[in-house]
This record gives sequence, structure tokens and C-alpha cells, in this order.
Amino acid sequence: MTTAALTTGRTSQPTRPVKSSFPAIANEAGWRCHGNLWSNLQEVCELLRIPAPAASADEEQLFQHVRFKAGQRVHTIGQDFETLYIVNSGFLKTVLIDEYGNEQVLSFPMKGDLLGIDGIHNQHHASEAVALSDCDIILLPYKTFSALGRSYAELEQAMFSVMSRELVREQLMIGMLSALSAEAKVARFLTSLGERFSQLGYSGKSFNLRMTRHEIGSYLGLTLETVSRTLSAFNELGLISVDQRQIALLDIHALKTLRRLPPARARIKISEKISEKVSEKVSEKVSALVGKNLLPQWNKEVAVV
Amino acid sequence: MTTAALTTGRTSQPTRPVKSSFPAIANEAGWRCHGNLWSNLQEVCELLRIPAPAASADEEQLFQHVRFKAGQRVHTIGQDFETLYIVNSGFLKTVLIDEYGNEQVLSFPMKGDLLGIDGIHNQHHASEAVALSDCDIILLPYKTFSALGRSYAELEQAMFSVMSRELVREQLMIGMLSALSAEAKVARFLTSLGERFSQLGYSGKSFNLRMTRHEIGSYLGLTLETVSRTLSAFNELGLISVDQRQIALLDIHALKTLRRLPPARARIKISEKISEKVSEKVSEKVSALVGKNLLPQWNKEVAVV
DNA sequence: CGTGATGTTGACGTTCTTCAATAAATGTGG
DNA sequence: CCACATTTATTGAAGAACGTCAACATCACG
Repeated sequence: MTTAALTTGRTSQPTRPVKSSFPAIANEAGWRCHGNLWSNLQEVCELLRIPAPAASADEEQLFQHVRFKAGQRVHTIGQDFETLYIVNSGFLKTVLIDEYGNEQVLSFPMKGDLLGIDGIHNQHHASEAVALSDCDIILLPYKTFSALGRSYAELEQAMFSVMSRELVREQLMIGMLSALSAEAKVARFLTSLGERFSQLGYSGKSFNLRMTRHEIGSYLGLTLETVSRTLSAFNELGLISVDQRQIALLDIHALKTLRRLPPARARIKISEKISEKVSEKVSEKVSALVGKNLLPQWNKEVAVV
Repeated sequence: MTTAALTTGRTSQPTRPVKSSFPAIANEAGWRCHGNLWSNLQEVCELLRIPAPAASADEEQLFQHVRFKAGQRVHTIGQDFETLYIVNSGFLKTVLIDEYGNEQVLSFPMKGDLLGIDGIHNQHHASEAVALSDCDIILLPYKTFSALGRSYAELEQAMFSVMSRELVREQLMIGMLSALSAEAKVARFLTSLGERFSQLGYSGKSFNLRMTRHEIGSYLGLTLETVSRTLSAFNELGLISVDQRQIALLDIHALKTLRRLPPARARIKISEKISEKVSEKVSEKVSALVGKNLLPQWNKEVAVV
């Protein structure tokens, strides 16, 4: 299908808001295929969204790029930890494998994300990073990084900040996993994906999912069927449009504030009413329903000493 | 109110551990009650289970202790980040507060745990730490820590390791939250608490819970009723004995490997059978049942490229 | 001793999973 | 390029697991 073709084309190399003024290397796909690419510290910092240390141009340190094909592993559980990884392009998942060999998806890293932090402790990786599309990854050998930290105190500081950021992200994930309904989980998953895409310069309202329903379900603590059903429900309500992995967010506000969908029988009425009116009213309708089943679980908790 | 005032007063302007020629003080509880206690870097590192840097005795740095009464907050959400905290004694919870004021428990720190990491990013705390019992906390002002890191590279390295450890812990938490049944969550919660206690030199088999059923439920993504019922079920099965907050773990192996309990009607038969036999057989019985409902959710996932 | 916080237990309902059947998409080898 | 197998996605029906509501018991604390 056209969709499919478009999708693959896009995942492998989306048109990039390039900062073309770079002298050494421009981030263009064509340049890479014949060999490796290298990035300097400044590029790395930019990618990680941390302030670059004032470059002392003499001791210019370069970092190697490595390409992974979809399905390949960047690192595996138990593997010796030697290097951190920064995603320059492509999409991945990180997973935990439990005692029975089942995957538990922990995150879906993309451009600008840092991989491998979990290996610092124990010198072994606790999780596994798998490429969901072809990826371009920058190697940041931990020894090199440590040495650099000694020269640039800001760098060390920035790395603490990145790790802290990651920790907060996981905390929010924990909160979401234990407190939200299936619908709310899926809704937030979609909006947060959208936000990440738009931060990278892509459309935050229309994008392709790089992962299967199963992987989404694992990430959110749901079954793939529940994910599929929830997406279908959102689609019927006009909150999103979904065709396989092609997603368009139609009512981001409703998705963000949604806590629980009305029961199916009530929903039918709504969509009937919708068909009578202009579709712009959907947002209001749904918003009105949002907040009905508020505080189903922790509502008795009051944050007072 | 008084609490709030106290909290703010204390956290907003903690007395700084100045470089003072204070004599080193032994960690005896009695010595503290009339005033503050101070710890040197070596004690701090010991507490954090990281290698202490070879002490250059001249620039001996001391860190102040602060005591918190049960219910007081060590830091609150949004508060400016100035210092890290190390638990020297006592029990706490860290919580997130959602948009409706509901608490989400993230962890139950105890002796040797590091608090406040989430504040490094953004310079504001993303979570709240509340004392569940009277606590003795060591202040580790971030500025001081950063400065020390410049002198002792190992210290910085160790701090990366601690943060990585924390990250891995949270990853495992995510895995547990999304993959396990209520029974398995409670069982693992108990055994992991036991392990932490025994690492601290207390009994790992018999201890007091410092938190309410509600807090456990929040931590595990369950309601307080489910927690209570599950504990009762374990009690009936002879896996634990529970009386209010006093817990004794009777069959740790079964608790660790348990995935799902047999339905209540089946359970009755078991306990009848048990009463006929010696209670030592409980473990085998339950173990036999464990593994029945294996792989209910992610079992079709195969980790192959 | 009484009051509020905490814990237990039951009955019931809803959400989500499980199982199953089918369809659509993707990849493979001829 | 087409048949084929494989993976992925959709949808339905049935039931289990867990949450909700409620009543009561117990504990902690002033």
C-alpha cells in the first residue's frame, strides 16, 4: 500500500530539520551507507539536549556511529557494560526478560535518547535494547566519557541531569501503570508519542506506530486485545483515526484528560448524536463525560500530615 | 499546619555543614537527642554501600544529620532542589501526587537509601518524601557533593552507580506492576522487604510493616482491600502469619515463586488436606500449584531476531 | 474513654483477560 | 509475480480478577 511504502520510507530516514551549517558532517542518510560516521562532543550534547561544554578545539574527541538493522540488538541482558549509546535516528524498544522468557517492554527510545544507563551499576546490562527500525546509534564509551567528565565538570553535571530525567520518567511511568485505566493508558501513550515526535520536528498529530499492539500492551501492562479494542473505541468516538499503524490524533485535549470511557451502551448513543451534529462537538461531548469516574481508586487519600 | 511550618522551615534553610573541625562522633542513638550529629565522608559512603575514597584527612568534610518525626516531609513536590538525603535510620515513603491530589507511592526508603535524586533534573523535586517513622537523615548538599566529586573521581563514579542502581530498581518495579497478579505482587513485596531488613541486620522473616494497607496498595497498584484479602489468604495457606502490621514469612520459597493462587474453592480443599498432614507439606502443595497459570499474558512473545 | 484512623470481610459489579475465529498485512521461495 | 506461511490486527463471547461499596472490628491516641 501507499501507506506501507510511505511508512518504511519514513522510518528509515525521515526528512530531518538539519542544521546544515555543520562543517565536518551533515546528517544526511546518503553519506552514511558506505562507511561509518563520526560526531564530535558538541553534536552529542546537542542530541542529548544538554549544554555543550565550551569546546577546547585541540582535544577534539570523536564518537563513532554504528548502524543497526531492524530486529538487531544494541545490547543484551547480562552483556558486559562498556559503552553508552545515543540514538541518532531510528526507533527502538528496551525490554526486560522475565524468568519464563517473556518480554516486558520498558521504553521506546528514539532520536536523542540515551541507552545503556542500566549497565553502569554492576557493569552488566539489566535490560535489552532492540531496534524496531533501522537505527543510527552513536557510541559513547564509558571510559571515554568518564575521562571527559574530569575535564569538563559541566558534562558530568549534565549526565547527572540526564539520569535524573530518566528516573523521573520512570517514576511517572510507575504512577501511570498503577493508577490509570486501560483507556487512559492508551490515550496518554498516544499523546506522549505525539509530543515526542513533534519535539523532533515531525508531525505530532499524524504518525506511524513503530511497534506492534503486543509491544504497546506490554509497555502499558495490558493485553494486545485490550490495546486494539481501545484504539478501535477511540476511532469510533472520533478521538483518533487509526488504520493499522497509521495514527492521527483528532482530539488531543480529550485524549490527555480522559480518565475512563463511558460504557459501551452509552457510547452508542453518543456516536448517534454525533452523526446528527458537526463533528467539532465531539470534543465537548467527550470532555463532559471525562471526569465522571474520577478518583476511582485513591480518592480517599488526602495529602495531609 | 505546625507540621507544614516545621517542614518548610527546615528544608528551606537547612543549616549547612560547614567545614568545621568537629570531632568525629560515633553513631550512637543516645548522643543525638539533644542536638545534631555529623558524619564524615567515609560514614556516608559506607551507608550508601559504595567504596569510600582514600581519605585525605586534612580536608575532612562533615555532613549534618537532621531528624524528622513521623509524618513530616523531607522534601515536597516542586520544592527547590538543594540537597540529597541519605537515610541513616527510620522509614519513609516517596510519593507522587496526581492532578486530583491522590498519592501514588513510589518507594519505601530505609537505612542506606538515597533520596532526592529526582530533583537534580530541573532543580525541583518531582516527588515527595514523607517520614513513616521518626527518621535520622544525613544532608548531602548537592553543591558540596559536586565539589567533592571534582576531588574524588571515584565518588562521582560511585554516584553514577547508585543512580543506575535506582534506575534498575524502578525498571524491575515497572515489570512487576505490569506483568504480575495481585497475589504475586504482594508476595514479592513481602519477600523483598524481608531481604532488605535482613541486609540491615534485622530479621528477614519477622518484621513490622511501617506502612498502611492503603500505602502498600498504592505502591503495588492495588486497592487496600485486595492487599488485605491477599494477606489473609496467605495467612490461611500458612505462607505467612499476619497480625495487623506484624508479619512473619513462613514459606519464603513459595512466596518468591508464586504466580497465582488457586481459586478460593480449590483453596478450601487444600487447607483441609493440610490440616490432615504436617504443616511442612504446605510448601510442596503450594509449589505444585505454582506454575499452573504460567505465562498468562506475554507467553507468545519469543525473543528472536 | 471516645474518636478517628486503620484493618477485615462480604456481596456485587465492572474491567480486563482469555480463548477463539477471522481477516489483513508481510515476508519467502519458487 | 504469485501462492504460501507467518506475523499482526480485529472482533466476539465468556469468565476471572480485581475494584467498589458497605458494615463492622480493632487499634492508636489524645
